[in-house]
Amino acid sequence: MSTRTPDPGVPPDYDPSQFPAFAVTVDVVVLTVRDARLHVLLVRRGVPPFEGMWAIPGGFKRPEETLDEAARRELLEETGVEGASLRQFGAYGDPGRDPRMNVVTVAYFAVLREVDRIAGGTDAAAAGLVPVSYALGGEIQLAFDHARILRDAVERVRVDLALTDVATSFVGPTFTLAELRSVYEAVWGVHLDGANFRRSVLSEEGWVVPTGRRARPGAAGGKPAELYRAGRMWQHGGPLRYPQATPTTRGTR
Amino acid sequence: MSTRTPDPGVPPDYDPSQFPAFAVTVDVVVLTVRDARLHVLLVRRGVPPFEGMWAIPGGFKRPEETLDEAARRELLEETGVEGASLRQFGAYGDPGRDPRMNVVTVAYFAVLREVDRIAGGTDAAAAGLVPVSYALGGEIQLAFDHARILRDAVERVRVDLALTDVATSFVGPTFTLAELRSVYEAVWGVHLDGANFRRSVLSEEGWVVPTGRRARPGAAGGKPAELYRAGRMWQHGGPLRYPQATPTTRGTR
DNA sequence: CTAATAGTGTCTCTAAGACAGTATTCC
DNA sequence: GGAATACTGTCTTAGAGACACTATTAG
Repeated sequence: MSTRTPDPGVPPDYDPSQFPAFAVTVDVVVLTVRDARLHVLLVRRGVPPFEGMWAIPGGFKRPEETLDEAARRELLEETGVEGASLRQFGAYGDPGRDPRMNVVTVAYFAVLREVDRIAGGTDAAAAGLVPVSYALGGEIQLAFDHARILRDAVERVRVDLALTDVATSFVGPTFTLAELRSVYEAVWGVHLDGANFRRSVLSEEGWVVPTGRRARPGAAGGKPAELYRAGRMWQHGGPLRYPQATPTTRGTR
Repeated sequence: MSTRTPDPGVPPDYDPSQFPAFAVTVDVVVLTVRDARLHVLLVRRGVPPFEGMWAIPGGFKRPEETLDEAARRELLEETGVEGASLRQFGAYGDPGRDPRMNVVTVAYFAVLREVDRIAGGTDAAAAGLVPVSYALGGEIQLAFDHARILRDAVERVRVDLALTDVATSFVGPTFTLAELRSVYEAVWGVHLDGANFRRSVLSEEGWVVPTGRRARPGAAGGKPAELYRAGRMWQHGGPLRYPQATPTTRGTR
C-alpha cells in the first residue's frame, strides 16, 4: 500500500499504449557428457563487450516466433544441431546486466549426445566444449551474468534427471546401461553401483527395452554390453531418485 | 544449417543497435490453502480485452528494477501482501498471446497463508480467491494463456513441495502438524496418514521445532495440538518425497 | 457419556546400498 | 594367462504405509 495510485481495480501501468521497451534474447545452455564429465558449449565473440570472454550462445527473439521456436532456431544457428531436448528454466532481467540495452533473457538448456557434431554450425575457433566445473570454477571469464545462468541450468538438469526423461537425451537412440549410468554419475556427481543401477532400471517394465544387439567393447576389452532403447515410462519421470545423504550402512568405500 | 547468413561467428541479429522491442510483464500466481483445497487469487478488470474474464494479477516490468523486485511490487500493489515466498517458474512469449502488443510475461508464484488479508490492497469486487480445480476445470474463463500459466504454476509448486521450503510458506510462523500435513494433502491431492507424517517430520532434528505452546481445538473438540515452528533443515529441501504410485501393501483403504 | 482430533507403538514390505561371484571380451 | 568390463545373486537396512491403541478436548 505504499506506491499505490488511485483506481485500484485497474492499475495505471496496465495501460497498453505506454510501456517500457525491452529487447528479449533467448540463450541456450548446451550440455553433454564427455569423458564422464558434464560439459557446456560456450562461444567467443570478437565484438565489444565480449572480447576475451566466453558466452552462452543466444540471440534476439523475433515477434513472429514463440520462445521455444527462438531457442530451437538459435541452437541450430550456433551449433548446427536439430531435434535436441530443449527446456526453458529461467528468465533474467536485472537492470544493467547487459550494458548496451534493457534486455530480458529467457534461458533454455539443450541436452545432446552427438558431441562430435557440436560446433559444426559455427566458427570452430569461436566455440568450445568446456567442463562445467571448469566454467564455474572461475578459471575462464563468462560474460554478464552467464555464470549464474549456467549454474541455474545445471541445477535444473540435476532436478530434471529424477523428474523427466532428460537422461535419455544425453545418450543415443540405443545405449548400454553403463552409458546411461554415466549420465547420472556425471550430472549428480556420485558413484552408482552398476548392479544396483541395473536392478533399478530393469526391475520395472518400460524404462529400457532390449534391442537384442550388443555394443562392441572398448580398447581395454570386457564383456560386450547389451544395447537398449528408451521405453515409455520416461514420460512421467525417471527411475532413480536423487541420492540424498550417504548413509554408510555397511561398507567402507 | 538452413536459415544461416554469412559470418557465422557473429550472428547478424546480435547487432545491439537494431532489435525488436517487447513489453515485459511480470505476473504473480498467488496460491494459498483454504478448506483443505488449493486456491488461487484472480482479478477482474473492466477494460478490454478483459471484460467478463478472470486474470492472473501482474503488470509491466520497469527498466530500473529486477524481475524479482517487479514481482514483489506487483504482489504488494494487487494484494497488499509483503514478505511472501516468491519464486519464478516460467516465461511466456507466444506471438499474439496478448492481442494488444508484443509482450513477454515472466511468471512467479507467491505462497500465502494470511487468507483474510488477501485482496486487501485491491478493489474487493475485482479480486477473488478461487479453487484451482475450479479455475482449471473450465468453469470460469481465464484471459489469454493464463490457464496454461496457472497449470504450470501448480505443477511447479507440486515439485517444489518436495525440493524446497515452500510448504512452510503456506502456514504461519507457528503451526500444528495437521496444518502442515493439510498443505501436502491439498497440493499433492493425496491422503497422508497422520502418524506416518508425524514420524517423517519428527524423526530427524531440524524440520520442525516445538514451541511448547498448544493450539486451541476447533469447535468439534479434540486433543489440543502442539505448535511448532520451521527449523533449519528446509534450506535444502523438504522432508517428504512425492508419492509415486500407491503400492497397496496391506490395507484396503 | 460420545464424537473428534492428537499422538504412540508395531508390523510389514519394498527399495536401495554393499558386496561376492560369474561371464565374456582385449591384450 | 591377466586386466577390464558386463552381469547375477544375496545380504542388510532405512523408510514408508497400514494399522491398533491411548490421550485430551468439545458438546
